[in-house]
Amino acid sequence: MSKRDSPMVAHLLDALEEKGYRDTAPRRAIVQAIAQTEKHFTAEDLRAQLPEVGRATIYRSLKLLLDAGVVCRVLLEDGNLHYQLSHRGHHHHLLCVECGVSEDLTGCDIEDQLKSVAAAHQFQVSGHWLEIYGRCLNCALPAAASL
Amino acid sequence: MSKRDSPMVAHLLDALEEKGYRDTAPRRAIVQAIAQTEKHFTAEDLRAQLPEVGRATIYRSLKLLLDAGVVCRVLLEDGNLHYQLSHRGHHHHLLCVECGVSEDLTGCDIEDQLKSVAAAHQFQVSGHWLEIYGRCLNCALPAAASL
DNA sequence: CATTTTTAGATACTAAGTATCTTGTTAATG
DNA sequence: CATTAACAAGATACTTAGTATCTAAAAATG
Repeated sequence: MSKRDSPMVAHLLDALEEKGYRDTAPRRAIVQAIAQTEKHFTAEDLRAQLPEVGRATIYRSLKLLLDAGVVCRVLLEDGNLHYQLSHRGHHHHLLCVECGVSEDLTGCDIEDQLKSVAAAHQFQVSGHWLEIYGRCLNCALPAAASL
Repeated sequence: MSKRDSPMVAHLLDALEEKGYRDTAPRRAIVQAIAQTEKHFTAEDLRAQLPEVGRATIYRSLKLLLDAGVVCRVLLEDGNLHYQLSHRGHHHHLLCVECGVSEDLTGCDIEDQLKSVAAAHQFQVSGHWLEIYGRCLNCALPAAASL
């Protein structure tokens, strides 16, 4: 409870502040909960962890954090959208279907390729969404070993 | 009403039959409505068009059509999932944010590239989801002309 | 310290989808 | 062709994710 704010918590609160949003107790609680998970989560997951915070507040805060760019949405293989800490700007995810951990993909040449493919179709690209599903090293190894 | 079944309608019903599902009046109505749209749609869009068909039947039939592979889901830029006629197996969409029409992308080398990118991260790819947003030729032209 | 702005929480509502149950239809089979 | 078993439809209730609205409580500010 009285644990000192982690750098991540401070970073998230700073991002809110930069957008003109106040640092309040419920937001701090939400941000602390988020900072503790590396995996993706849903608004309801947060709610279960923070029964003292109102439902609307959780949804509102998630929207603020999305808006501030410090949280992003991940599309799961089944079509469900979850939330996740966002470390960088635009990026893609290598999402492990086993453990839920995701690795960011940046600086790859996918963007360029999209542009050329789309150009061939005379299509003017304004954005895209890419998720890659599979198994991370940790989850792939035990599966291979047990064969 | 008494319009003869289009080839598309026949194709969709065939796909259901192949999976062992019957050709019934409600399913025929749903399939006819779907065959008439090239754009993506929601279950509620169908419901508005087919007030005589029960809600559950619409959702159930959509699931059957997805299962049969003749309808697919498209992720909109805002995170909403819509449905759409699926012409081929696995493919991606160039989705026009203006008119909603989508063009299929097949036979491109994105898959290969994903594999090599993932391999570099020691990630074992099992699937992916890619949507590309922008303007189709028809919608891009007027915008450019009015500059 | 009064006033304005922001935020919180409660609550109701919408949208998308699932689950369950009863009834109706269809198809298979004796 | 009548019976029965399988399948499908529709109603309804419930779940999940999210939005909208309203009132009250906090903060910031003059």
